[in-house]
Amino acid sequence: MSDHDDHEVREYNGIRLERIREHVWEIPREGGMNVPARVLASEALLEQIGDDKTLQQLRNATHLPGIADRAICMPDGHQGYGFPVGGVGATDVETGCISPGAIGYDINCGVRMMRTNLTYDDVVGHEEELVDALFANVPSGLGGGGIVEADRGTLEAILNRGVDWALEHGYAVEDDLAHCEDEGMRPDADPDAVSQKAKDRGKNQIGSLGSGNHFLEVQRVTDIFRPEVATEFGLEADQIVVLIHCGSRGLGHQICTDYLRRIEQEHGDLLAELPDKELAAAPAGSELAEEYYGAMCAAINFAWVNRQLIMHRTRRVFERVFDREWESMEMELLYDVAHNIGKKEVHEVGVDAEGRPAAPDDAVDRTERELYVHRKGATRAFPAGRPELPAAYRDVGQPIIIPGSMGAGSYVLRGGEESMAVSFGSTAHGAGRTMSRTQAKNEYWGETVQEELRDQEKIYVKAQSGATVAEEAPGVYKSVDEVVRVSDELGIGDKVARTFPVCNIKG
DNA sequence: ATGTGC
Repeated sequence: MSDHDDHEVREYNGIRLERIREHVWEIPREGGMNVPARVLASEALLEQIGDDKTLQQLRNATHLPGIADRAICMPDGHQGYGFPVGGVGATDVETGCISPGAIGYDINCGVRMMRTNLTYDDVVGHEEELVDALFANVPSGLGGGGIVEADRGTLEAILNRGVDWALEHGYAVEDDLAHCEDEGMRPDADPDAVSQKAKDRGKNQIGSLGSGNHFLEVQRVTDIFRPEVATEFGLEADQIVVLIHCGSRGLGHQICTDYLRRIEQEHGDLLAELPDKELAAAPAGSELAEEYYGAMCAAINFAWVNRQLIMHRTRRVFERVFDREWESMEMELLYDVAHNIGKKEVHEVGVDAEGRPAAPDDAVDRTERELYVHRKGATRAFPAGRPELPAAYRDVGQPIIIPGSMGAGSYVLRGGEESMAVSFGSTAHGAGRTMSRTQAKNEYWGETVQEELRDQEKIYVKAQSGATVAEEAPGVYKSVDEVVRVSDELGIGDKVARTFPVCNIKG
């Protein structure tokens, strides 16, 4: 491709980046940085990333104790609370730390895709009926309750066992568990570490989309890029699929709030050393780090049950609208991926003479270490062969689902061979916003957006609030095509298929 | 993202 020497350095808000190779930009280590940072982006995407506080937050993340190799920003990165959305940072579980802000308020926000054997022709003419039925049956918006109301014991079981609870109670089939990241259950969950306030907020939100960028979308497959992988994933052109994007609602949000406050109270010493209070972290090995990890894992399980119940309800809605059993429509889960998560994983990293993570310049060896991998607005992208992958995908690489805006459609990718070396086995998670919600509401009017999508694109959108439609207008997002192109060209997540929206319901 | 707020 084009290599221009005079384009090798960029500077945004006083932060200098050096171009390492195509789509890889490095902030060299200096001052209090423990490691360098890298941005994975095309020139066009880097321009947008340089706009706000993203690079500052990425550089701040390199100050986290025990951070390994480098902090990384994905092509869809933008500023978040303390740490970029689209950021990945891996810290040593013995000598490092865990940072709630580097995981996100919406713990296990994520996406699942369900296949069907319907084609677009089967749905044309039924869009309004379908979108109305979905909207009437899948709870969305800020209030409104969920699909099940949990008593104390039920919530405890959900937090402990995730989708395994849903299986026991008829909301899932065995096959659903086999097609979910971690089989829909994080074993390290500790419900006792979840405050009563968090539990109270979550108990009537199980099976609800929430608001903001969360949605349920019926889509059609428009493009297949790797036919042999698409076949393994059960995808083909013209097929109807369903995408569900939501997280852990008030429960995860409250856990993040609770632990940020406790870190401030109990670990002010570490906090004082960090460049931003929002990056607050609990030292590895502390009681608080263990409690937060246990609570966070419980929220992970909660979010998986949330998406499972919504999928279960969606199957029922399709049964009524198309007057067939869901099994005969082959409404099977393709995969469920988390994109706001912290997880203990083993990776090969640079280490010093004592075997502790060290910057590439100081490392005397590379060895396997157990790390807290913080993925905030980033998706796990493990390639073929990783033992964490379910049997169905172990030989082909994990499916990765990257939702675009409600006017753009989404992508299915496959975990790329380079992801372990480049990004701790991670890739992007979406298109990334280009403007604030407030700005979006000034630029767009919800009803107009809906009419244009229907009349020009045959996309049927139904929402609780017109303001939400304006905030999520297609024009407020970066190009998902460009984000995915970078992932594909870096070899961290390979393009498999593209979809286009048919019906969309949201808060 | 979020019963959108110290």
